[in-house]
Amino acid sequence: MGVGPGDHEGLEIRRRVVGRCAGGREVDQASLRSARAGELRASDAGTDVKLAGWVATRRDHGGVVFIDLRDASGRIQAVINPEENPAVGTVADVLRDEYCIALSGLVRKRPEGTINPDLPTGEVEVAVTELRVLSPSEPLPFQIDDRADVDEGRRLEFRYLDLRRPRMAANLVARSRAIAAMRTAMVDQGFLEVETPTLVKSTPEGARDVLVPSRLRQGSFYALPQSPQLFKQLLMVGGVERYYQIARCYRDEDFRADRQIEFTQLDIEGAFWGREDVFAALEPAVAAVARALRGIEIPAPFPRLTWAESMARFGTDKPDLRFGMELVELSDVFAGSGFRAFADVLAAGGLVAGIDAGRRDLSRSALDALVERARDLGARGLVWIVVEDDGTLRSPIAKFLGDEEQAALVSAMQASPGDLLLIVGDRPKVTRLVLGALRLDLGRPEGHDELRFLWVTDFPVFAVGDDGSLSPEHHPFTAPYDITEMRDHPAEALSRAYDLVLNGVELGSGSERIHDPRVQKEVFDVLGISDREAESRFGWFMRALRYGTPPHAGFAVGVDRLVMILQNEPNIREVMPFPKTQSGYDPMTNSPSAVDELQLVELGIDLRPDVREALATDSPDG
RNA sequence: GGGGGUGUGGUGAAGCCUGGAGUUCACGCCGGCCUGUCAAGCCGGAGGUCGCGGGUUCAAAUCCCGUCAUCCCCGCCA
Repeated sequence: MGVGPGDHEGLEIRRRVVGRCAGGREVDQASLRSARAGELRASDAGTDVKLAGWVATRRDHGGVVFIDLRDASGRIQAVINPEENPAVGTVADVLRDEYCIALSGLVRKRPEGTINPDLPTGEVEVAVTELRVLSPSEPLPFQIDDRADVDEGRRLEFRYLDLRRPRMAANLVARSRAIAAMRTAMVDQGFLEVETPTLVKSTPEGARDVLVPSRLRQGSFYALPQSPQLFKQLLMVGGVERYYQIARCYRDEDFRADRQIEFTQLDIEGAFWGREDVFAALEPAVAAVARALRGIEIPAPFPRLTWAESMARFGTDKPDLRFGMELVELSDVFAGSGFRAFADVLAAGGLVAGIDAGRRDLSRSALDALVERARDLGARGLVWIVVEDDGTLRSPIAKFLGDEEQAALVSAMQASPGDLLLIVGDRPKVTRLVLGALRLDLGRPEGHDELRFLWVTDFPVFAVGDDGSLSPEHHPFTAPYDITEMRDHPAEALSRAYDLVLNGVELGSGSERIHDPRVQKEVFDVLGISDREAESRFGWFMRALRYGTPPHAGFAVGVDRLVMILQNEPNIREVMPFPKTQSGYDPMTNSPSAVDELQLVELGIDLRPDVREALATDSPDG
């Protein structure tokens, strides 16, 4: 079978035959429709139209049948009168939900008193003169409806039906508009869209790589890119100057509401750039998406916070600015406290801080639950204090606090009568983490009606592990502010890295990059990566830096997360056409799945005996 | 890796705490009636190994243990 004009003709003939079988007469695919269902208005009354779509609902009154026809544009009521047109009535009898149908008819204004104000097309209806089933539907596994809260596994198994639901259809449209807005914004600024490979070298630095075995080089593996990071930097070396890409990225880590194994980023990079150039390029793109999806103007420039300030005031590097309840440092208040736990913490270099949760009127068990939550988050404990209406403090530790100390506390927290104060004393990292989480538990608004973007700047170069080990806070190609400082005080050194945060969600991150191979080597040194290891993993990249690399900077924005928030969805899967479950499973295709022995042989792969055995006995229930 | 929630006809829920006949509600499905509905209405009907396995008990959807799936959180995610 060759490819040529003959094959196209064959395809056409098959299509026509299928059409003839389905409708009992030849179906001319090109002229199935002369109008779109959701666009008909009173001004169209009197015109003959051809429509095609799906049966959304069928209301059979015996003497008159109503069919709500849905296509991608919306829905319209079609009216069938079996007495006037028995042939059409016969077809209408067999129609069921989600049959794919085509019809012809006359658009007319609805009779007095039957207008449906809830429908954009509610002033008109189509009097059907011809009706044809293009494709029947079996009874559905769930109803095509936004009202029912269908089990998500079921939705994913029949995702193609799920996508017919108005909410999902709207999310697909929103996603498409978001990406279109981004492309337009980038093109308008003179960016070049460049594709980078999806089969790349494995450089397991942060997340686990998704690996792809090579057939031609058995025993070797590609990785799917965690991001186009190094390739886009090479594009800067390559003189592209302004790069962008809607890039698919892969990270093999555990799933969360806002994390999938594969996801999409708006990836950008610019030569001769610093931070301000990045922000200036990105703000219009993000604002364009908000305009496209919400019809609102986001004030630019976005506000900024340094990482240190964000941690101190909100206990996190991705603060939700939509509400207050900021952390208050109480070290001065409790420096010589009668409450030994706090005094000891402070003496050991710890941090005591609190939040004012406002009037809560919580029961004792609810307060205990907060203490339990704090412990789950890693705190040794949590002190709650209720400011009574008479100004006295009710708390398990009230008796350890002197009058002066109590007054200083109320003053420092700016507490009002009735307020619930939550206080943690621990290592600074733990205190902030716990209070930051409690702040969200107690104050975070439902949904995302309000949008508060911000840049968080000046991240540390390295994150210090509990064992004192260093790892890159951003990634190892991020430029530090000061190389000497980085070498001498790596735990404190700041980098030219920044995050974009929206309503407490990290939308993306970027940085000014290292363009000097000597600096890059210094970073690897501090990280304890030997010359030999650096050469084998990143030698190809460091070599490129030696050929006149321009200073450059860039950023990547998580498209799924941005659309999720703008669409007010609780998780990323609602804005992905075909997502996977938390265990990386696709219930529709039953993927991942075992492969033929022959495929493995060709790849030079043999499964471990225990894995083989587990596969053989694997027969999951439910 | 750890903690928590959920699993009941095709769908969504109630029943579980406090064991006593697969019981109930809504939607869907099948059949019938019906000329203005729009989540149509009315009448009738079918449909379930209560995720799976084990235990306790005279008796388990219900209590206990294990396991699987799924969702949320912690860890993890440069």
